[in-house]
Amino acid sequence: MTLVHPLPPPLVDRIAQRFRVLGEPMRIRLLDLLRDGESSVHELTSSLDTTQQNVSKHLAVLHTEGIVSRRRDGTRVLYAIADESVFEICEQVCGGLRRQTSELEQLLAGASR
Amino acid sequence: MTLVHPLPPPLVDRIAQRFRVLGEPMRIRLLDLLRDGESSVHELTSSLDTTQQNVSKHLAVLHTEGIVSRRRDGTRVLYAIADESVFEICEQVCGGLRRQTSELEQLLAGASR
DNA sequence: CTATAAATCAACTCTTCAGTTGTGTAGTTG
DNA sequence: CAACTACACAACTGAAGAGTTGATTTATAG
Repeated sequence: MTLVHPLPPPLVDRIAQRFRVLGEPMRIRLLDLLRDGESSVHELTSSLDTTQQNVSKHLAVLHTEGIVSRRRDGTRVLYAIADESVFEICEQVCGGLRRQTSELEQLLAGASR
Repeated sequence: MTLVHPLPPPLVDRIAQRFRVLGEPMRIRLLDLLRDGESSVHELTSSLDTTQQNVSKHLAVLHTEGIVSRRRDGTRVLYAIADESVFEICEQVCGGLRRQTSELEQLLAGASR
């Protein structure tokens, strides 16, 4: 626990902003796809049942937040993970979710005994 | 990296939902205040320049998500952190932000050389 | 019982933002 | 040059949700 306390207001806003950027299923899916390495908008679009414009817009949000990098390659634009820590963060979240689920299961098991 | 890949759609939604809940400055402030131990809606409100109804609503969101616990004490309702992992997650986020900031500083230093 | 305090509920406003559609731009190919 | 591909921009629509206001519930105190 090395976080300052209380959190200074600007930091609160920055933290919330990052969470908000990660709080969209489509963006989580994009990041998950980018775990396999850099990819073009076209490629990502074809994996995601949505329009190219939508993917482009979400990638722009992730890029503005500094989570992904972009680079041109001919007519294509390749995006890649710029901040690997997002995956550790996702794992932390999953850990919390797992813990909740197992607690719920234990309660259900106890209730049906 | 123990996350399954690709992430199953329901998990994607759950992860995004948790991020969305954490993506509000007011809720981050509430969690930050609750680091000092359980507290009542009234107490939290008096620290936060907003209405008691607003605090109550945000706490309800956090409670539904399983991040805080609630318990009655007379006329008051005391809330407390139920999932300590949120702080580790916030720290991970802060780590990423720090890294970005320092990279930016290095770029600026190089540019003014 | 009444009065008071603490918290929640309900309805509303206003903002934000995901998704769509149409258009523009950059780079490549013939 | 024209034609084509890949991507981004801009304007719009609809939904979600943060904050407010007023009423209602729950518990204690007199």
